[in-house]
Amino acid sequence: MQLKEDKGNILIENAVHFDIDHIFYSGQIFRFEKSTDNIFTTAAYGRILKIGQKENQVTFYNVTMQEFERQWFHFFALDENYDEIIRAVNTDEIMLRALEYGRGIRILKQDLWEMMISFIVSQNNNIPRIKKIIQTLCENFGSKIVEGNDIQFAFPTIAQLENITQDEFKEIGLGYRDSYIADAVCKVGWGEIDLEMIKKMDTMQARAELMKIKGVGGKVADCILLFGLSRYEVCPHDVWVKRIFSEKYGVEKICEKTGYEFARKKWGKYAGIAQQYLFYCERENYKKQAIEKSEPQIL
DNA sequence: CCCCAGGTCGTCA
DNA sequence: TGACGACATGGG
Repeated sequence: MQLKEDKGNILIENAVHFDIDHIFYSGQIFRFEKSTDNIFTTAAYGRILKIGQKENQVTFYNVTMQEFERQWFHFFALDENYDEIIRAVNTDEIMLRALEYGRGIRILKQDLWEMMISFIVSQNNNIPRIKKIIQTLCENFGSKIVEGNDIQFAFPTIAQLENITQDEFKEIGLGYRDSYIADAVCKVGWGEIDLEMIKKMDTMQARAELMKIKGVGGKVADCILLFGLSRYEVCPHDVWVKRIFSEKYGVEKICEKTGYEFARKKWGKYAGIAQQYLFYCERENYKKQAIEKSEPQIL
């Protein structure tokens, strides 16, 4: 990978396995905007990131090499070998199609606390509304970040959320999930659940620990493990993945147990990454079909 | 009015 | 254990 410093920006000249549209729209990150000039803006590490891509050239705007190497290199999982990963999960025709369709998806390495709250919000909810709720959560309770003409809000820290009452949570549109968020804040804030410990635990132990939080079941825990702890072997089975497994792969009696076994057998330590490509492909194509149905061709 | 959304909880057999 | 309805809210 060739990195270049240019007018205060960092360029990757020959990016492979890297597509910012597919990365951002694959349902793993809820906090970002895309401008009309195709530049994505998000905030992490207390900083605002603006990133753009033209073919194989990726630009990280207004970043020094030092910051890039310390933060964004890690955030975009550039320390992972996607050559090997993609080769390993390319097991069959269905998967091949998903890999081609979602070419360049990478699993971001996002903040554990943010993933916990975000995926509690995600349950029985749709992605546009999840994004909206999390945006409001940041604007109301997070720290303001100002860089030049850009304003963003950081995801609220544990300490910032400890001051918020359950009623205040409800007001931002969380629905019945307000008590779940309150429980997470309480357990993590009081040290009943220790995030630094969880980071060191093996995956099943960490999963059990996460599930002590009210509102965190198997699926939400799996998303936290995959997106917040880079446990690539974990394959969250939501409604879409269940559908793919049962309808396309013919897994019988699909449930948490059968889905897990199938994914582990088929993709092993990269089951979570395989899942992300399948999820994206399935959901995008479903959306397209829905549009075709609702807008019949004008003859 | 219906159904659904990156599900989980409590309850009842 | 396993099935099943309830749960807030907003979009289609």
